[in-house]
Amino acid sequence: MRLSLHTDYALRVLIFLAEANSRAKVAEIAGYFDISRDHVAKVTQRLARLGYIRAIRGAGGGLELAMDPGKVRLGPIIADFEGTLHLLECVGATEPICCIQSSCRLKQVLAKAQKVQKDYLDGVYLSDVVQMGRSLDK
Amino acid sequence: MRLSLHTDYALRVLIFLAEANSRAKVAEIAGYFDISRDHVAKVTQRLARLGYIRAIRGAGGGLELAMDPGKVRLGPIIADFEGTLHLLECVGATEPICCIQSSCRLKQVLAKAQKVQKDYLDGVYLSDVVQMGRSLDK
DNA sequence: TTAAAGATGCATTTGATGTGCATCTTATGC
DNA sequence: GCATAAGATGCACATCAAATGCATCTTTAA
Repeated sequence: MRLSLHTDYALRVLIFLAEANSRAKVAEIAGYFDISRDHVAKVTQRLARLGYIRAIRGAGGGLELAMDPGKVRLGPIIADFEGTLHLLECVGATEPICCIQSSCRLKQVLAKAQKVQKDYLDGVYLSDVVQMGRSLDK
Repeated sequence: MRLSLHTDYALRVLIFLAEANSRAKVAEIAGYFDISRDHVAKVTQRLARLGYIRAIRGAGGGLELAMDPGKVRLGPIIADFEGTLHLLECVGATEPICCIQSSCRLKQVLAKAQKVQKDYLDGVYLSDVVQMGRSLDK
C-alpha cells in the first residue's frame, strides 16, 4: 500500500520545479532533497516523456515544468508511476482467478475502494500542493 | 499499492467461513482455494488473535467465525493485515523527513487520499461481500 | 572543440514477501 | 491415559521487485 520511491521523487521534482518556477539541474534537485542523482535522472526522463517537464541538454540546460501547475492532476501522475493500482489481482482480472469469484463481491468492493481514492487524487492539482490558494478538503 | 497475499487470504478465509456457516479445518480451506496450508494456518492464527474467528484444537476441531458477518467491517481487517497504509513515509511521520515538508501540502493530500479509501472500506461489511442483500454503491 | 548536462543500460544489493518444513502444544475420543 | 487430530510456532530458504551505483553515450551551448 505504499507508493514507490520513484513516485515519491516524481512528485517532489514537480513540486520543486513549480516552486522554483525556473530551470533547474538534476544535480541541484537531487542535492536539495539529498537523494540519488541517478534516481532523479531516471524519474525526470520519465516525467519528460510523459510531457510534464521539459529536459534541456547541453550547457545551460536543465529541467523546467512543461505545464501550468494548475492543470497538472496528481492522480494520473501517481497512476503513471505506479502502474497497476489494483488492490488484489482479481480486481483487474478479466477471467476468473479465484474459485469463489462468481459468488463473492470482493472484487467490486475493492474496485470501488480504488476508485474513490483515485477520484480524490484526480481532483487535486500540483498547484494545490505547492501554494495555499485552494482548500483541499472539498 | 497492492495488498499482500496474507490480506488476500484473510479475506478469503472469512468469506469461506461466512458462507460455510460451520466449522472448517485449515486443510479444507487451503484445499478449496488451492493455496498453501502453511499460509492459511498463519493467517488464521492472526485472525483468531484479532478475535474474528475461533480456532478449536484437537480432534473434531477447526475454525469458525467468532462474529456476526453483518458486524465485521473490511477496513479494519485490511488495516490489521497491512500494517501501515501510508502512501508515503512523510504521511505518518511526526518529525520532518523531507526538507520541503513545511511548505508542501502533499502530506495532507495523501493522508486524505488514504482516508477516503479507508472510510469506504469501513462502510463495507463481510456480509456485503458474501450475499446480495445490500447495495455496495452507497 | 570542449565541457556541461541529460539519457541510457548494466550489474549489484537489499529487503519484503512468499514458501515449505519440522516440531511443539492442545484437546478429543476410545 | 494413550493415540491421534488439529492448530501453533519458529526456522530456513527462495524469489522478486525495488533501490542503488557505475559507466558510458548523446546532445548542445559557449
